[in-house]
Amino acid sequence: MVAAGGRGRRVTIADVADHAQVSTTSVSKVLRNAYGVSPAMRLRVQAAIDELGYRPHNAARAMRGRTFTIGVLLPHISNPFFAEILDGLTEQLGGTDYQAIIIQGGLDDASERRAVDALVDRQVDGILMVAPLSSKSRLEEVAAGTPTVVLGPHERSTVYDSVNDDDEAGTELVVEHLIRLGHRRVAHIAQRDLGRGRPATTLHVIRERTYRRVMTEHGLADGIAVATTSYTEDGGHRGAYELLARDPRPTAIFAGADLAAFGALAALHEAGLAVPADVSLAGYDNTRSAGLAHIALTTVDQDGVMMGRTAGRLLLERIGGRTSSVRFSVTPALIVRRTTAPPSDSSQVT
Amino acid sequence: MVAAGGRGRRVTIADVADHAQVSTTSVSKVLRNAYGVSPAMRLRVQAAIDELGYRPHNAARAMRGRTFTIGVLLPHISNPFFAEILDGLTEQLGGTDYQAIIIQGGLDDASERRAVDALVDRQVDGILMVAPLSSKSRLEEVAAGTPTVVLGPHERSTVYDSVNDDDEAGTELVVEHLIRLGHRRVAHIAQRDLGRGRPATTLHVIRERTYRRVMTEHGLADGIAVATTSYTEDGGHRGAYELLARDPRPTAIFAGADLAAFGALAALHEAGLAVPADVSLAGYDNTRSAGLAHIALTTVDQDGVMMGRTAGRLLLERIGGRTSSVRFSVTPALIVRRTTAPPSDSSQVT
DNA sequence: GCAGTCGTGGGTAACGTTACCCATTCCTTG
DNA sequence: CAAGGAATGGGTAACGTTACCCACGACTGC
Repeated sequence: MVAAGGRGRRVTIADVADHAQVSTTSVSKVLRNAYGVSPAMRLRVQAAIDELGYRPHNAARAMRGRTFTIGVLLPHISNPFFAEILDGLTEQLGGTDYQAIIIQGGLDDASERRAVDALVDRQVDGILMVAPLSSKSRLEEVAAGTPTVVLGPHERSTVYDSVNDDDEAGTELVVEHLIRLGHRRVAHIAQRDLGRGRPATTLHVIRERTYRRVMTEHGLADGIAVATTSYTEDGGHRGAYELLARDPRPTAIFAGADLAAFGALAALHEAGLAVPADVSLAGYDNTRSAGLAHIALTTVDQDGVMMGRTAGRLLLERIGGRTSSVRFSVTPALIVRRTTAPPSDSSQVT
Repeated sequence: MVAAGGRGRRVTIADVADHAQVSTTSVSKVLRNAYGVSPAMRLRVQAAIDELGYRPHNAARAMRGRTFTIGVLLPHISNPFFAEILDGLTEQLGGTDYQAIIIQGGLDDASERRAVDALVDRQVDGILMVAPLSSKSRLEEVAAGTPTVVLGPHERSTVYDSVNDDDEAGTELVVEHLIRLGHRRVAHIAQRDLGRGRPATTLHVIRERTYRRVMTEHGLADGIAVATTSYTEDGGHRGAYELLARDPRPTAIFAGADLAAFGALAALHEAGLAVPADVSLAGYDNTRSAGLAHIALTTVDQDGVMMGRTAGRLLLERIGGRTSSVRFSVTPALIVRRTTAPPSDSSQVT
């Protein structure tokens, strides 16, 4: 096998055809294993391919059809939960000819739009949009042109598939856990809604709404306190400060994401408050860090690997021709660790 | 502006030419702002482009030359330090027509090779390889075909540019800090060398070597203890357990990366040891989490944003035609927080 | 034994863009 | 005033692959 050096002209399908003494059409057929090629032909062409070290030219393929590329839109790569999703996706794509490429969507609508356009321009065969900010109509516009799976938002659409965690169930689990421990003032750190035209379908909106509902259902409407920042370390930090300044101070905080919980943990520490003795804290996502002994965060597990795997499968199915729309939901589980406990007497100033 | 719907034929340069009553050549010239187009022509074509909502077809461009795509190879997206590098790169690329796409290289040589091949197959205009596992000859092979910047390894090459932290200086800072505090048994958590044919140039090898050198220079060769796992939370966790089992037990641990330090922190906590009272702990990278109050990790800052920005600039220069090779090195700084302190008497069993 | 069918291989026109030319007009300069 | 050059616009042949045809031989079934 000849190494495909950088300088020389690249090996094309025509070179392979010459070398194998067949037509380019036949080589192409072997490549896509299309109908109408004998085993002998297949072997012959395969040998020529190996000998010449031929690699298909992606751009040329793209002009005619497939690129064998899956585009993944991520708001930002720093969220460790996304890494799990990606691991699942990669696992599912292994063994196929498809390759995942990642693009960062950023923090606002406009830059997300640019990122998705970049994916579309590059003719990816499928798009996985993770926790997108875009409006439903925008998502459907994208999905009309490219097979699309949306991970996160709870909207059901007829043109794309959805994968999500049952955020309502997860939020119920964690809020009820805190209430059952005896907390009556359970605060919440939410994320500001940056998307446009998305009334109540993003996961952070659902988490906040469910939090309010559960509190109300338990007769604790008075204990509701929400700091709206963002699902980041910094957001959690600011949110906790905001909540601690309230009077009376909450005895428990439910952060909408682990990352925010970490920031809140830092803020509580700075404020000289012990967790869980003074304030209980819970997150959402069960990221790897949450399980570490020195953090031991109570949180909600939502199996990101499984979500990524499923998203990959659905995408391949759609590329394969499925047009019906699928919705897949993961059932979350509460993971109780050491950041939640019954409220102490001192904090129980009712 | 007409939305470029998914189903209909896409708007091509020919449509624009028709609409503006000019030739496709002229449209192409405007697009690439090439020489030989009058201001009037430019305006006229620009108007047609806007009116039709034309977007260049990337694959078609790729067949003739540029793709305006920068490929970024990341071992794994979960490392928060990579996020900083990417932020720097994105910042540098903003305003240009270039788009960064990310691809995960994974944990071994073979899968990294596959990822880079995928980038090359997709005709990216430039490649940024972050902390690659590949051998130098492999890197040069890639660089021969595509403008390349390598971030991490300290190898100097004539065919690609290098960006790195001065890992020797950084390691000296942190190890000497621990020694100055009075520690004599300073252990180290290193990363297993997975690459092939890379004698002593990956950053983890340099950190370990420098650690050994500094210890020896201070007459503390007997205090050297290295656990070779990986720069991950899990690796740090396992590494710390391994080190704590030694007799005599180290009084300080220098983890080669913050992520590993977090894992070590958990292990120390599980073992019932206080930080820094029983054991001091230091990391490397100054990731965002390291600064949070409840962690307050002593670590080495290496300005990932600046590294990413520089890598982007060098890549653009190379794409622009520079052939000389550049090496850029960031000077690290020690950030002392609350995980390091003089050894306590109880642990000072010499 | 003949029409119809199946299996196999190849010819060729796109796909959308750009780089290399050439043609025309107008302006400069000796 | 003629010759040369600058400025501007356009024609056209690639780039590498695939999808749609068609051609040819061999086999089937009546």
